[in-house]
Amino acid sequence: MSMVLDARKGAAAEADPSGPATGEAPRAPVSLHGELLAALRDYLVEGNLADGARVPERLLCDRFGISRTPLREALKVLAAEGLIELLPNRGARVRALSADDLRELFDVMGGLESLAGRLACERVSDEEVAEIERVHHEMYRFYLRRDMHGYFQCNQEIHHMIVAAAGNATLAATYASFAGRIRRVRYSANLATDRDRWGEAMREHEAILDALRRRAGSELSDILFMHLRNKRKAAEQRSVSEAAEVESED
Amino acid sequence: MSMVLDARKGAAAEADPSGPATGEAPRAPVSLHGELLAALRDYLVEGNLADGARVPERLLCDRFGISRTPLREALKVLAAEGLIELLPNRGARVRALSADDLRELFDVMGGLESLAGRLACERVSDEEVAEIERVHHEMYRFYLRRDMHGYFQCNQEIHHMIVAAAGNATLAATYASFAGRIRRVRYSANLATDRDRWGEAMREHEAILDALRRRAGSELSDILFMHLRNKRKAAEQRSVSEAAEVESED
DNA sequence: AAAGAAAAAAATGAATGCAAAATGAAACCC
DNA sequence: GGGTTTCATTTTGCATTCATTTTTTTCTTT
Repeated sequence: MSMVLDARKGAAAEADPSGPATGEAPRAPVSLHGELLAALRDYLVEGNLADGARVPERLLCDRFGISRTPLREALKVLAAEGLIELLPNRGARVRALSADDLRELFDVMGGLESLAGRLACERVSDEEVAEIERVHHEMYRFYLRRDMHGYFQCNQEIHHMIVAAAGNATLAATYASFAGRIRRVRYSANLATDRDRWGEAMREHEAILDALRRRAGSELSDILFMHLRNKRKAAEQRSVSEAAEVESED
Repeated sequence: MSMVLDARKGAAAEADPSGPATGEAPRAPVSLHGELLAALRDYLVEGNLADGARVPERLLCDRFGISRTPLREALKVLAAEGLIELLPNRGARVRALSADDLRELFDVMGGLESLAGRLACERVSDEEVAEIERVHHEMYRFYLRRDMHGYFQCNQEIHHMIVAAAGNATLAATYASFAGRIRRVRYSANLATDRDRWGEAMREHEAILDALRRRAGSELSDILFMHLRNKRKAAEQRSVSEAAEVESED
């Protein structure tokens, strides 16, 4: 991807946005000066700026080789998305998520996954279920091998597949938006330190798959919400023991 | 309405960031030149522009007494919110919601209310339940009197109270955003023409209150989702019989 | 006279410029 | 010497300007 931003003039273009589009854009902005928005979002999500730090307009303009106008447009959008906050006349700051914010975000994510599960049961095909099962078993093998990284990947993929199976683009976009917002806080290794939680999570995933197979929407809805709720609790517990740990694994 | 936006000079001072409370703006971006965003959003939600119509920049600039820069910033945000869409080099258009979009939006709203109900059961106080009951009974009286307007008001209020009782500002903001997006389509009188649906909705509300009283989160979650799903079905059925009816009631 | 091509007009996207506000620093006062 | 005030620098917010692109109008050609 050429990453636009070639801008007429000198265009820095070093923007190395080789970004792995894991599915972030909450709403692929058609093609706005779209690259910029996506690039800036990645830049923030990847944690290049510290929590609460000012967002340096001038610097970013140089970084992306554009003028302030399009940059500020993007900042307004990111503020609406909740990644940054705009102070009256004091510019933009990276939004630091409080413990309460985290709690809220986890619950909303839980609600969205819960909804996704319910909808998925209404329309998921046997083939899709089979595909999810496949990844589930792959994940189980990673679990047996105690391979956190592989497990995490599969885990993410399963949740993503359930959302996709819901067949609701609006939901998918909303989900992606919140996922990006949470991703800034790399709690990630939520169960690395907690073997019990890992086993529990695995059992919950068994239940998820079971409910999906039976197309038990309401039940799956409950399980998914509780699954996220438990994840939240584990993360909370971990956050008290370790103040803040930065993990670069993906 | 004078529409603030007294422009350059004097401006400011109206910021009033004091009250995020009620939570209407999907995400009152602090106080951007906030008025503009809110004003523009209202302008669109109120249907001043036809579906699919171009959003006339110049005209709106005059209308609000500002230059194109802040207007375009607001447009970008509204596009991210899903109210308008930005075409490559052809400007902004009012986003026309297809039947599928409506279906999706209703389901997401259902999911959010469902989540709100679940969370509300975890923390709602007896006083709050009593308050909701009060409005519920008021609504019932409107129902008996066949007063659509009063009923609708109470209905909205109850749903809003449940979302508020969830005690999750992120959820409330998201909910408000989607509510605004749907409001453009004033299906509103979803049950005016359907007496049976009205009675059914009333019964569903009885069940909602019952579940809430018992703090039966999972159950309330199901009921609320189905309540919205039935609302959707009623709206769909109505939309086929009547192509498009504009109602100005609130 | 209709269809297509060329030119004019308007609008979009982005850069630059300018006034007001904020931040930081030096001078001043107690 | 500590605290406050004033002044310079930086930054923010918006208006204006400019280069393209789109859209409309007009003119040519068969």
